[in-house]
Amino acid sequence: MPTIDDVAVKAQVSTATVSRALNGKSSVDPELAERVRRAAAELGYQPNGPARNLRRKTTATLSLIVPDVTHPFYASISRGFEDTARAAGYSVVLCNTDDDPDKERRYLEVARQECFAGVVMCPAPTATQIDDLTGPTTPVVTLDGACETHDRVLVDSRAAVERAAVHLISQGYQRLACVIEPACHTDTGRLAGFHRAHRAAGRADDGQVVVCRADGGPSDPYVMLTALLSDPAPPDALLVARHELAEGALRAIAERGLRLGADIGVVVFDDAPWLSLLRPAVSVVSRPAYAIGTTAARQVLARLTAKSNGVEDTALQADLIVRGSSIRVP
Amino acid sequence: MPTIDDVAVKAQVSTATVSRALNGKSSVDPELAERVRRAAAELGYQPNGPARNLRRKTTATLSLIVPDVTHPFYASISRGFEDTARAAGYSVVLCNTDDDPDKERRYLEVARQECFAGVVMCPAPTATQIDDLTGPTTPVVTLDGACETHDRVLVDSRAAVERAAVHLISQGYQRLACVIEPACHTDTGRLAGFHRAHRAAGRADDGQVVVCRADGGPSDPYVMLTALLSDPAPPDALLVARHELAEGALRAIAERGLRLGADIGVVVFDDAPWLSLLRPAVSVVSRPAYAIGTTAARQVLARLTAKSNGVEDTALQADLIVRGSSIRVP
DNA sequence: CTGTTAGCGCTTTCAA
DNA sequence: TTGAAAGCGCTAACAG
Repeated sequence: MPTIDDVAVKAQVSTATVSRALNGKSSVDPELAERVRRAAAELGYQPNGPARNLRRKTTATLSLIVPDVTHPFYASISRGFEDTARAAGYSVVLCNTDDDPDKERRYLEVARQECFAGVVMCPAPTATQIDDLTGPTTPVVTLDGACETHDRVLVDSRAAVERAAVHLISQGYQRLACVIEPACHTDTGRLAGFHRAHRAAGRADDGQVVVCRADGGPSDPYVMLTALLSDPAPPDALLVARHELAEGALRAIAERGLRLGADIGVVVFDDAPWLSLLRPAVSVVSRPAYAIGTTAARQVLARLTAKSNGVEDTALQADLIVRGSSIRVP
Repeated sequence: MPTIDDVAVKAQVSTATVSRALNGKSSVDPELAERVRRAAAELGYQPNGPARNLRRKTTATLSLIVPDVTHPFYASISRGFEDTARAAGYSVVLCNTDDDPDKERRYLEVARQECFAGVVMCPAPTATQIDDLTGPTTPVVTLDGACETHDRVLVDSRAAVERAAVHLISQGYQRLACVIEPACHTDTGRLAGFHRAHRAAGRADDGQVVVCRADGGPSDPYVMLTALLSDPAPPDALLVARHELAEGALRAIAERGLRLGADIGVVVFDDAPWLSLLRPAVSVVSRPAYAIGTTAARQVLARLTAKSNGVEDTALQADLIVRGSSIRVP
């Protein structure tokens, strides 16, 4: 492995000049620069990352902390994030928390120890003292989080839920149920949209609220939905406002032999290719996952150069995509 | 940020002792060790990663290079990989290549510059000179690759395809088609299993082979499958031996109004929760994606400690899961 | 078992 | 514009 010294000797300049020429920071005599580049190429010189990182006190690495990359929503976010981070010359370290505050803490600790340039995270429901773990220097942006102290990228899912509920009501469905996880603060926002739609329609604000937990525990979504649908007066429309619950809900509906649209109106979070393979196809609230990733990446990167003051939020819109499952055919 | 020197001063020992006590490498007097730990805790000392990495000439980072993490198959692999890497104290850098040899090259270059401890990759179809980019010291394990020069983790999908074809034949389907991407070497193995099943059944070895490209280009799977199904003598069973093609194939079938199982027998790669939501549910060849990830991680990690000689392969089995789509009901 | 010391390879003042 | 030189913080010989 040739070092910068080898290059310096070969190009007959000082190491400082090599560094400058190769990084293009300060101006270097074109002729010298060329000599340096040639020497580097001939030696097959590659800068040593750790040495550079030590000296610069930072790295070209970003940490992306999500609950679980096997969820398509987070997979798309990571993809968007990696694409734009990489385009800017940054590597991304992937971290799956399973919403476990301990794992989250450890990931943040690693980010600090390794001097990562920034971190983007979906905070676990339990609040963590982020700054204690990263230092106030490291930019942190949160995704869909309750965090008041850091930049956020968020989706206006409240508005999207409202539109979905309005749509369901306009289709003539009578008893809507909203399936969420109330411990999660974003879900309370969605619930607000749900209620607002009822009020706007002049309906009693009594839309049923189904509380599910997504951990497969005692209140497994499939089990709870099955129970709900067995009710003497079951809902005739479901707004599944949580992507983790969509599949279990559809499974419960399928196993009871209910026909989407005709027997029960359904809208779920989020879109996926297979949802349009079901017959009828499933209506969705689609959040722009990839764009969330790219936006978050741009936001941390921006903090790296321009230290603006105050917290900055970016809100993205979700789309309501109406397909057969929420069209009421007699 | 306190450094190791601060700790040394506070604990009234040398920096070497601090390093030893905190890393547990060499034995240290228990009393001193305790003093060091306390001093470190009181100061909130965190070791500086880049400095350590520079000194050790390696990092606790692994690179995972896959085509696209938004494919559930690769998402599960990454998850398994991250889980076991993290448990061993390693971070993982995620890299999406889109099977682009250039991106692959760049990722390998970063791995070398940053002194990553190892890399696990799904090599792009085009062969890359891996060692030139990583140095012969860095362990590399390939996934599902043609690579003869490095450790491999692979799935015996040939056997699985054979079983699937046998199953389809035993159900009485007459004209099987195997949908693959022939430029990919693993697919030729699968094709061999397909042909073997025909021979074993005493059938003419003339199973149709459908050639698809997964890039959405002129031979988009959906388009090709639609064409195939419009044939005057179309196949009555499809073995979609490539996960990227499964959704397009099912879409083509659905849009032609064919009934799974009854009109056309179908088995696809790989399993996903939604495949059992379709009616009838879809039969699959299921590869153990998560286990592939964990196995690959263990393999690189093993290379890090014990430099065995020669290339080592680990083969995992795929399961045939029969559901309604390959049951021939009249 | 402990301390002293020499760097790892790079960037960046500081002078020239 | 260039070079000399001082470290970044840590680990690993090497001596004691």
